[in-house]
Amino acid sequence: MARMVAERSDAIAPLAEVFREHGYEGASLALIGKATGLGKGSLYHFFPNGKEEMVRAVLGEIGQWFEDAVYSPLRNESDANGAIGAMLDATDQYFRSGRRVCLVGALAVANTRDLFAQAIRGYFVSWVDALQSALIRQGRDADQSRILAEEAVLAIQGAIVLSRALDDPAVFQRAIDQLRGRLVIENDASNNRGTIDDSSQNEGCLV
Amino acid sequence: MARMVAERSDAIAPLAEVFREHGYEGASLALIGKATGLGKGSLYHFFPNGKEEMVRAVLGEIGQWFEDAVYSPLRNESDANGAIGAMLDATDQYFRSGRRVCLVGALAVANTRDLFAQAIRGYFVSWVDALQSALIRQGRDADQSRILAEEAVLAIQGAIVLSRALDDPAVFQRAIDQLRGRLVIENDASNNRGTIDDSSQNEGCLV
DNA sequence: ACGAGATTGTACCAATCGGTAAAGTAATTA
DNA sequence: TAATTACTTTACCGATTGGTACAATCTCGT
Repeated sequence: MARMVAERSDAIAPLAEVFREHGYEGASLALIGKATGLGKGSLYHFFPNGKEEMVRAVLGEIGQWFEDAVYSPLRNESDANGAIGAMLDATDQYFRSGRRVCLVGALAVANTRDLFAQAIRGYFVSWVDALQSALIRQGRDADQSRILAEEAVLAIQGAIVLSRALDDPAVFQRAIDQLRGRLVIENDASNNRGTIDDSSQNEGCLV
Repeated sequence: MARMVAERSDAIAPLAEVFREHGYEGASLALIGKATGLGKGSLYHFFPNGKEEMVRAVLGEIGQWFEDAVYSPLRNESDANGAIGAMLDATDQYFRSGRRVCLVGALAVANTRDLFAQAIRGYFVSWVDALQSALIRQGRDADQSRILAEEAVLAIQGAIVLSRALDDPAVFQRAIDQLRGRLVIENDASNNRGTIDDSSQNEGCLV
């Protein structure tokens, strides 16, 4: 029998996947055990508060990844235009062109929203705020930037829903392309793809 | 004790509500019984195939309502501009400015998608097709109309997600306003609100 | 008023749910 | 090496799950 010792952090990525695919209530401890390779004992050793604590851990990890890979560049990068392009690239990769569901969005729509309201709100507020900051640094009006940032974040969520409903990743990619046209300011010398973070060419974030 | 005889059609609206609020798996027979006021016996008398048949009945009713109230005017109304404005009004009312979840979208995101794939696909394909038809009749290019229709339907779904995530109906209403600006062609003599179907001023569709 | 069919309440089922308890095994530290 | 901690296995719990069976009740055409 393969008996190995695991640590908490190894469980986060499989947990994220199983919650994305089955939702909070749909992800039973049996499914969670299968996805993580951990028995109930180990699961409750790492997450004494059960499923709720597992989701909170996953949300924390997701928030951290977006903070580092998306929000922070949008807020701090000197090349705001490039940061926005990089955001769109990262979004397309992270959500696998709509094949991967947004856990935060899914939780917001389900009746579990109230349980994780703070984390859900924080995720989207940070995204809109960071994008608005970059749009303003592009030279746009503050109010217009707010509206545009909200529209963009909302369009990404809608693109996930519609591309899954139609089972067609092209829907998601068209939505990203449209956003690129509306958010990125044309520049003859650039192809409008992210030039900042080429290290994000890896196969995609696990969490 | 109040003992009354019900009929199948009376159960559809409460069923729609309970599935919207709890999802397919989250809506237990206990919750369904409470919402409809029907016992298991009655429920399985009207819907012999259980929850799956209940959801199919609800999806059928929803599809019919949208066909009559939204798609058909978009496709057939001579005043395409007015029909689009009416669509936005109906959308805001139907989804209660984002306070009400879209059951079809929620099913598309959950792992129940495959079970209802055909109905889900039909709902969104009809919507995009009908809206494209109206946009073309406004005098727009066919390809551009396709893209724009897709963007609009997708934005509505995203607006539901984001306004629920932020618990702020104003997000949904701003999204509808933005769509009005992009879809409705300005006309000095009109305020760009739907002028066709003023009978839809009722408190909102039940299903 | 009566019979037929439609509707309902109740008891019941195996399976699964989230979660607990505790004894056992591995890794770490002293 | 001994003791301590970290992790895992297994068995178990009451509650709830979706679904079935069936007898009792109601509605309605005659």
